[in-house]
Amino acid sequence: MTVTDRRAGILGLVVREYVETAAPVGSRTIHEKYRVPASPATIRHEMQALEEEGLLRQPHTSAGRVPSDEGYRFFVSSLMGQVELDQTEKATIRHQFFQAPPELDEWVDLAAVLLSRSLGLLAIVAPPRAARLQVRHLELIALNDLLALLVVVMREARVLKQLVALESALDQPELSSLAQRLNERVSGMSASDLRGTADPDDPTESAVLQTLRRLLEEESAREVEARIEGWTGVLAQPEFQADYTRVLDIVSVVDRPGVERLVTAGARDVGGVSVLIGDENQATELRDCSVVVAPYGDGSGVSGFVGVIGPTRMRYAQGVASVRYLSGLLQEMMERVYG
Amino acid sequence: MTVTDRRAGILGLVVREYVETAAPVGSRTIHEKYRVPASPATIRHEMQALEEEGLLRQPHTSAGRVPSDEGYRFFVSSLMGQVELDQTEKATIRHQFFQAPPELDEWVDLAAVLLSRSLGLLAIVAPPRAARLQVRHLELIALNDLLALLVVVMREARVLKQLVALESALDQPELSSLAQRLNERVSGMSASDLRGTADPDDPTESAVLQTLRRLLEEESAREVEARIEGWTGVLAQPEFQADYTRVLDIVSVVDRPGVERLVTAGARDVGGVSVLIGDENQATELRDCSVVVAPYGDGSGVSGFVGVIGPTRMRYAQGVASVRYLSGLLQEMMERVYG
DNA sequence: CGTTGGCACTCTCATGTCGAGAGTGCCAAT
DNA sequence: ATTGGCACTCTCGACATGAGAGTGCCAACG
Repeated sequence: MTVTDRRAGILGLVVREYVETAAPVGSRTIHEKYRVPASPATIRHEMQALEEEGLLRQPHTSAGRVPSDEGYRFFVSSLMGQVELDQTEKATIRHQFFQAPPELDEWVDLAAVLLSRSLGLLAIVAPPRAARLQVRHLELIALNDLLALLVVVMREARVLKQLVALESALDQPELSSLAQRLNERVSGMSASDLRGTADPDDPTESAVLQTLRRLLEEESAREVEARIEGWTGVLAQPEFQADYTRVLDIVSVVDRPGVERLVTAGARDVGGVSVLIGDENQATELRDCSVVVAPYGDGSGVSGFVGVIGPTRMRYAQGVASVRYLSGLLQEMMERVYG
Repeated sequence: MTVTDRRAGILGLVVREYVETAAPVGSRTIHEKYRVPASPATIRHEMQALEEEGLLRQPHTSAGRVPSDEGYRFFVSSLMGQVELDQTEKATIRHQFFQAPPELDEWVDLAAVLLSRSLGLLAIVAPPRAARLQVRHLELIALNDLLALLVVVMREARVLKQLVALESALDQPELSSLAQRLNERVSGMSASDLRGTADPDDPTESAVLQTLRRLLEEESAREVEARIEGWTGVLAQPEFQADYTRVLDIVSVVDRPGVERLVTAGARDVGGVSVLIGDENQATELRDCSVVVAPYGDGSGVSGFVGVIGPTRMRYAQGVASVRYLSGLLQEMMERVYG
C-alpha cells in the first residue's frame, strides 16, 4: 500500500475542503464539488487507503474524513509546493512598509497586523535582538540636581535609557563633557568590555559606567518582547467555539513570556520557513495548533522572527507564503536602513 | 416600597455570594450560610421587593436571584463603603515597585501584572501622555554617510528617535556641534513653536528641524499604547465558557486601538476611581462587563490611567481598592523621579 | 484488476419525554 | 410582619427516537 498520485490528489482536496469548511469531508463532496473522475465508491476506497496510511482520520465511524497531523505534514512537504504571494499583493504590502515611519518597531507592528489580517490567525513578530550588545553612543541629560538620564544608542540604532543617581550635583555642560569623554572610551564596547574601565578617582564617572554596564546586562537578559496581534481573528475560528479548553490553552501559552522558544525549537525547514504541525510543537498546549515561522536578521547575529499560530486546520500555503515574504521584507528594510 | 436596611443587607449578601459562586442565589443559602435572623420565606419576601426595585433579577422563574446592573450599582455606591487594601498588601506591592528599574514603562508593566494577578481580571494600564510635548534635549548620531539618528529627550524624560536623511555627508563631530547649536534653540519648545525656526541657508539644519517637528506631531497624534495583561485570568471566568460570543465581544473591543475611550468616557467617580457597570459602558460589546478605572498623572496635564475589565460579576471592593492604590502609587513614583 | 452501483450498517445530531431537584410564590396561621 | 406548608415552575441530565450523512462491503462489469 502506498501513496499513489490519485491518492495524493484526493488528500490535497480533502485538506483544501476541510480547511475551508471546518467540517469532515465525505466522498460525495470530493466527487461532485471537485469533479474527480471517479465514483464516490472509488474515492471511498482511496480514502480508506489514506486512512490506513495515517494521513486521514475519521472523527467517528460514518463521518467524513479529516486530515491527521501527518496528513497536513504530507500536504505541506509534498503537495503544496513552493508558494509565493502574487505580485499585486506583494506590491501592496511593500507599499505600506515604505509609507510607514522608518522605524524597526513600526515595521514589526505592521508585519504583525498584515499577517493576522490576511490569514485570520494569531501573528507573532519579534524584533531582532543583537547577540552582542554594542554601544555606539551615549549621552547624559540633567533631570534635576542629583538625577541624570543616561541615553545609550546601540550599534543597531536601538535606544536604551536609564536613570543615573549622581554622586555630586552637575549641570548640563558638565554632564555633556563627561559624556563626550566617555564616548571616546566606550564606543563599540559591550557589557563584558566595560569591566574595570572606570576611573576610581571619579565617582560620577564610575556611577555612570556601572549603570551602563547594568543596563546592558539587564537588556541582554531580558525576554524579547514579541508583538502579538490578531486575537479577534483566531478566536473566531470554529475550533475554539466547540472546545473552550483550547482557548484557555492557546491563551495561556501565548500570554506568558517566552513565546519565542515555542516557535523556534524543533522546526523543520521549508525554504527558510518552518512549519510545526500539531504534535510537532514542543508545548503540549499547542498540540492542536500549528505554527508557521521564519527567522530574519542582518546575518551578523541579529535575528528576530515572524510567525503565525492557529488551529492545525489552517491555510498552510498562504501562511508559508506570507511569512516568507514578510520575513524577507523585514530583513530587506533593516539592511536598507541599518546595514 | 423602599430599600430598608435589611433589604440592603440581603442585597449585599446576594452580591457577595453570587460573585463568589457564579450561581444564582436562593433564599435558603442566604438563611443558612449567612445566618440571617429571618426564615427563608421572609428572605424571599425581601428578595421579591428587591426584584420589584430592579436590584435583583431571576434568570428564570424558580431559579435563585442574581444582582442586576442596578443592584451592583447600589452595592458599589451605597454598600461597600470606602475600601482600602490592607497594610501588608500595600507594603508588598510598594516593595516590588522599588525593586523594579526606575523606568515608567517598567512600572506600567508591573502595575498591569499585579492588578490582573490579584483580581483575575483584564488589566489595562496606560502610561501618562503629556498634553503638550516639550523638547528637553536632542542629539544626532551618525549611522552612515547620509543617514543620522535623531534622538530626542522630552521634558518628562521620555525618549523618541527618528532617522534623518542628511543633505550632505557629515561626520559625528559635525553632527554633535549641529546638535549642540540646535539644543540652545529648541530646548523647551513644542511642535508648534518649531514653525519657521529653520535657517533656510542650512539644508541639513532644516532637514533635522523638519524631522523633529514631524516626529513631535506624529507622536502627539499617536494612540496611547496601553499595556494589557491577564487574558488567561479573565477568560477562565465561568461567564465566558457558557457564552462564547462574550469572548469575541471583549476580545474585539480590547484588541483594537482606542481602548482608552471606552474606559475614560462617562465614568462616575468613587473617590478618584470610576466604576462603569454593564450598560453604563459606552461600547455595546461591554454591556455584560464592568470597568474600574482611575486616572493618574503629575497634575500638569500629563495623565494616564489604570483600570480593569471583567464580567459584571466581579469583586468590586477589591477592584476599586487595588486600582486606587496602584494609580496613587504610579503617580507617586512618577513625581519622585520626574517631578 | 480497478471501478462502480447498491445496500445494510453505524454514528451523530436534533428533538422529545421524563423524573429529580431546586427554588419560588402564595396562603393561612401566628 | 413573620413563618411553615405546599403546590407550582423551571432547569438539567438521562434516555429514547428518527432523520440524515457517510461509510464498508459485495457482487457485477469493463
